[in-house]
Amino acid sequence: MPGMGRWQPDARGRLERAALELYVERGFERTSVAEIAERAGLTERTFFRHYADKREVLFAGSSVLQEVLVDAVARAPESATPMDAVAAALEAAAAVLQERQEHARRRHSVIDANTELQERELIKLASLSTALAGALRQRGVDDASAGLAAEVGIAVFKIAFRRWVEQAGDKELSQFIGESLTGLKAVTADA
Amino acid sequence: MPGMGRWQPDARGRLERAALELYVERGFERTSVAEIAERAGLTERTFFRHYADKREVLFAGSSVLQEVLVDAVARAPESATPMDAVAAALEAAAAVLQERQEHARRRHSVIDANTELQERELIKLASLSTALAGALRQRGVDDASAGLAAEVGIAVFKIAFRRWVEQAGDKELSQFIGESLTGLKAVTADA
DNA sequence: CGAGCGATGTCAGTCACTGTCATCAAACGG
DNA sequence: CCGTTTGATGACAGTGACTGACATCGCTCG
Repeated sequence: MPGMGRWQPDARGRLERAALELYVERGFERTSVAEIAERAGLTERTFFRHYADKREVLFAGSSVLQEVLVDAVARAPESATPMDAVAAALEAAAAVLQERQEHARRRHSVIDANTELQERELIKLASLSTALAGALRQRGVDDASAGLAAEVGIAVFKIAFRRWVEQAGDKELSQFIGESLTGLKAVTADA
Repeated sequence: MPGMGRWQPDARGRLERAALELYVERGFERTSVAEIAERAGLTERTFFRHYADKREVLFAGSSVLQEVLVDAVARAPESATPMDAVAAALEAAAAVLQERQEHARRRHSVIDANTELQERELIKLASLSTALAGALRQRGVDDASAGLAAEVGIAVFKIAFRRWVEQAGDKELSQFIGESLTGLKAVTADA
C-alpha cells in the first residue's frame, strides 16, 4: 500500500497538517519548507519526495474531488441532460466538502491570502473541468457541449463555493450551488 | 513618459521579444532569466525591475485586454442584457487578438507546453472575469448575475480561443465565440 | 540470518528572486 | 555652459525553492 511511511506512520498526513498549521500561523510566504519538514519530524528533501512543490501540499484532496465528480456524472440517469449530470456532480462534490467545512474554511483563508496558491487552485479547478468534460463525453455528449457544460459547471461551483466559505451563517454549500444554477439559467436565457 | 528607457530605447519591448524567442527556441524551463536579459542587452537584475517574475513577461498584454473588455461593457446599449454586454466585450477582445494572430499562436504554444505558464494564464483570465463583473455592476446588474455572467463569459472565451489557435484553417476568433455562445444557450436551456 | 527494497537522510549545486549601493545618461536650473 | 537632480541600470551578496547523486536505515522475504 503506497503512501504509508514505514518509520513513523503517515508521513504525508503529518506534512499536510504541519503545512496547513504553519501557513495559517505565519502565512504561506513566511513559511519555509524546512520548517514544515521539521514540524513533521522529517527533512526538507523528504517533503519534496511527497509533494512536487511547496504549494502542492495543500491540494492533496483534489484527486478525491475529481473522482467524486466523474463518478457522479457516470451514475447520472441516461435521461439526464449534460447540465443535469454536471449539477448532480456538483451536488456530490458539495456533500464531500460540507463534511469538512472547518478544514475547507481554514484552507480557503490561506489560499485567499496568497496569489501563488490562487494560481494553483485555478489550475486544479481547470483539471476538474477537463475531467468533467471527459466524463460527459463518455456519456455520448459531443465535444463542444461537454467542454461548455464542464466549464460552466466549474464556474458555478467557484461562485457558490466562495459564497459558502465567506458567509456569516451556516447555510449549506448545496444550497448555494442550487441558487447559482438557477441564476445561471436566468442569465443565459434569451431576453 | 514612463516605460521608455533612456539608454537603448524600449527595454520592456526588447525583454518581451527576447523572452518569447527563447521560450519558443528552448522551452520555458530551459531558459534562464540571465539568458533573456543577455539577449535583450540588459542584466538579470533589470529584468526583475520590469517584470515581477519569469512568467509575467509573457502577459504584458492582459491589461490591454482588460481595458477593451471593460470599455465594451460600458459602451453596450442600455437595453442589452448582461450576457449581451458580455458577448459584445468578447467580440471586442476577439478583434484585438485577431490582429495579432501569429503572436497569439506562438505565445499559446509556449504556454500550452508549460504548467506554470498555464497557471499564470488562468489567474489572468480570472482577473479579467473580476473586471468584467465590476463593469456589469457599473451597469446596475446585481452582484450574483454579474459574477455569473462574467465567469460564464470567460469560460466561453477560453473554449473559443483554444479552438481558434488550434484550428488548421483560418476561421476568425469572432466566429468561434459566436458558436460557443450559441452552444452555451443550448447547454443551459431546460430539457 | 543475509539479500533486497522502499523510504529517508545528507550534501552539493542551480536558479529564481531580493536588498543594497554604486553608476550612468539625460533633463533641469542657474 | 556647468552642476545638480532624477530615474534607469549595473554589480554583488544573500535567501530559499527545488534537484541529483549517493549513503543509510528499517522492514520483508527467502
